[in-house]
Amino acid sequence: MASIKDVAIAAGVSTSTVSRIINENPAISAETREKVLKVMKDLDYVPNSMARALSNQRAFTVTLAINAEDVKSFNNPFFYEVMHGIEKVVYQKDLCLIIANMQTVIKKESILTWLINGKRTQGIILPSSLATEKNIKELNKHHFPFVVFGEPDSPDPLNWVDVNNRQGGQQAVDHLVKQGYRRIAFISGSRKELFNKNRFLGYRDGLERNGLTFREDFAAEGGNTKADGLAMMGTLLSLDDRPDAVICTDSIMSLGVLKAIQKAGLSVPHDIGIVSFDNYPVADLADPPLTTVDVDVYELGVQTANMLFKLIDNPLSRQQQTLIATEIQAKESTMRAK
Amino acid sequence: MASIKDVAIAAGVSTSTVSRIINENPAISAETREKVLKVMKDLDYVPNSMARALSNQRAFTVTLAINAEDVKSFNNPFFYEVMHGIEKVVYQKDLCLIIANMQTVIKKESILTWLINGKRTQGIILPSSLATEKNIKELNKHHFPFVVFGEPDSPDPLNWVDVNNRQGGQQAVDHLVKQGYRRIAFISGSRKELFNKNRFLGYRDGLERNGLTFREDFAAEGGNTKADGLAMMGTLLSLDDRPDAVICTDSIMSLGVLKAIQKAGLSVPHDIGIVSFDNYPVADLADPPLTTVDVDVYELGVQTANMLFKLIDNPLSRQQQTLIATEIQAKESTMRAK
DNA sequence: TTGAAAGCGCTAACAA
DNA sequence: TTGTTAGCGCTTTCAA
Repeated sequence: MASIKDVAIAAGVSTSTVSRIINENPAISAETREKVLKVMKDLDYVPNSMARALSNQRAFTVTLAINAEDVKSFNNPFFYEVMHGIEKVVYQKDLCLIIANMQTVIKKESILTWLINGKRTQGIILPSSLATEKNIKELNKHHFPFVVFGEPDSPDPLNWVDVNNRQGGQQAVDHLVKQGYRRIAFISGSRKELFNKNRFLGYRDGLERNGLTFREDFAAEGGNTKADGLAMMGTLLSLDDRPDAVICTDSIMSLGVLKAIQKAGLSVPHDIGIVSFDNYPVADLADPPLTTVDVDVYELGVQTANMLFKLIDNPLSRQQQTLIATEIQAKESTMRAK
Repeated sequence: MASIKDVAIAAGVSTSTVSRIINENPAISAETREKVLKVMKDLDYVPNSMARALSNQRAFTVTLAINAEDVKSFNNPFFYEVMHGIEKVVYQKDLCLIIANMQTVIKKESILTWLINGKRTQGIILPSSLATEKNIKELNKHHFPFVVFGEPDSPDPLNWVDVNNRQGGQQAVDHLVKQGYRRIAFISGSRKELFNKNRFLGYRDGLERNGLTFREDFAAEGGNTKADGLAMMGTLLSLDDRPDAVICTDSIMSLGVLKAIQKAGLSVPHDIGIVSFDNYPVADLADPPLTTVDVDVYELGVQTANMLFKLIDNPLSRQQQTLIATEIQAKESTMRAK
């Protein structure tokens, strides 16, 4: 395995010259560069990342924090799409991406301490579920660069990127109105969760914008299973003046919603329209396929990683937030013959 | 940020003594150890991983290779469960887990070369889809430790861990027979895929073991979408002597199978029983919920990582293969009133 | 435009 | 049981 010294000797130059070429230092004559590059290729030389890291005092890695126990985040297909986006950007910059489970404890220390103090990584990306006061405090204590994906529910201003859930809620209403629905209900998980709250706010924005009146009893909240969706929709259907459309913030719950409607002998989309959030994994598989508010989660990852690198390059830059646009994917569940 | 030198000075010992304590070298008196450990704690000392890596000539990381473009593997919930298992073991050993997309090219080199020659990682875990001749060749060229998860379709003997798909196929038949089904069909993706082939072989084993005769026309092959399942089951239903049960190797296809049966006015599980492979993401959400051949994918990750560490510790050890048992999760789709 | 040499923080062979 | 010292392979300052 060739080292920088071998290259230097073989090329008849000093190691500093080789180093400058590795680092694309412009103060090198074209001919020297050519000569050395050729030797590097001949010797199959690749700089030793450990030595580089030590000398540079940076590990050339960034870390994606996960909470492996948390089914809602880790065991979620979106998560991996985000990871894919992050990974793309990280390797473009010639760094490695480390995955670290925040549950892990190493030698009685939090993995955060271990990574930061051990100089294993230059920056950290956290899902909002991990943007806890404790973690934030620890990161700030070390003035360590980090970015959150998903809007964090934190009193401190943070750097984060999220999809525009509020816009998504509004688009859902707009779409339904355009399809001729007027009595639009809303089913979500707990609105204490920020993304549910934002989707809800967007729903209300949408109603207002379309001259429709918001009704408390049309906005159901809580739950995340198919059974929950079934029950919640059941309640809505039992109203005297039942809704003619429903927006559901969870694709799994949506299946329950759909079932409740069909069980009641009503037809989707004719009697009732459904818009679900989050296309994957099941909206397409439902019968009929569900119209969704879809989201570019890959882009979420890309932008998160970019924000982190900006922060690493310029630690004093201002706090930043980015929202990524959502988009309606119209399918059968709202294709009402007008 | 305290270094080993700071600790040494503060404790009135040499750096080698501190180093020995870090590395739990037994040749240190108890009192010295106590003294130094206390100083380490006081100074908040954590060994610099980059320096350690350089000095030890190992990066203290292992890599999980992914193919981010390959929806079938990367964008698959199982994958992340496997990752979780791997991650657990890796951090127990105080190493980091790197994620590397094999699609990535860095400075015109394959990421494999970049990782290996750059000494960024000590070992690699590959999904079987990435155990290509090219990758294997490159890894072997460097005598680099690697383990595959999922049985690879490779002429070379490799170290791998997989779930016991063949056993799963057999269990599916056993279960159906126990529920009183006799005319058992089999629907899978292409049997050129090893896992489908193994499930198929298990199916045949199961038939034989239960004294049933294998019929070509009961074994459909190819496809992976809901629509494929619908079509393939349609064909089976049109047979004069249609099956009274079906094993489907893909949970998404299973939804199509279910739909075909219901469309034909037949009932599940009364007229026809269904066993699907792979519980997540949809088998539970189907109506009725599907009996599945379920698999401990977390364990798959754990065992894969363990195998890798064995290999790293002992590079000359024999090739090894491990199969993890499968298990029937009985649900409504096979609960036939006998 | 290039080279000599010190240093990044740790480990380990050797000596005591 | 502990200390001295020479690296590990790279970067970078300073001098030429």
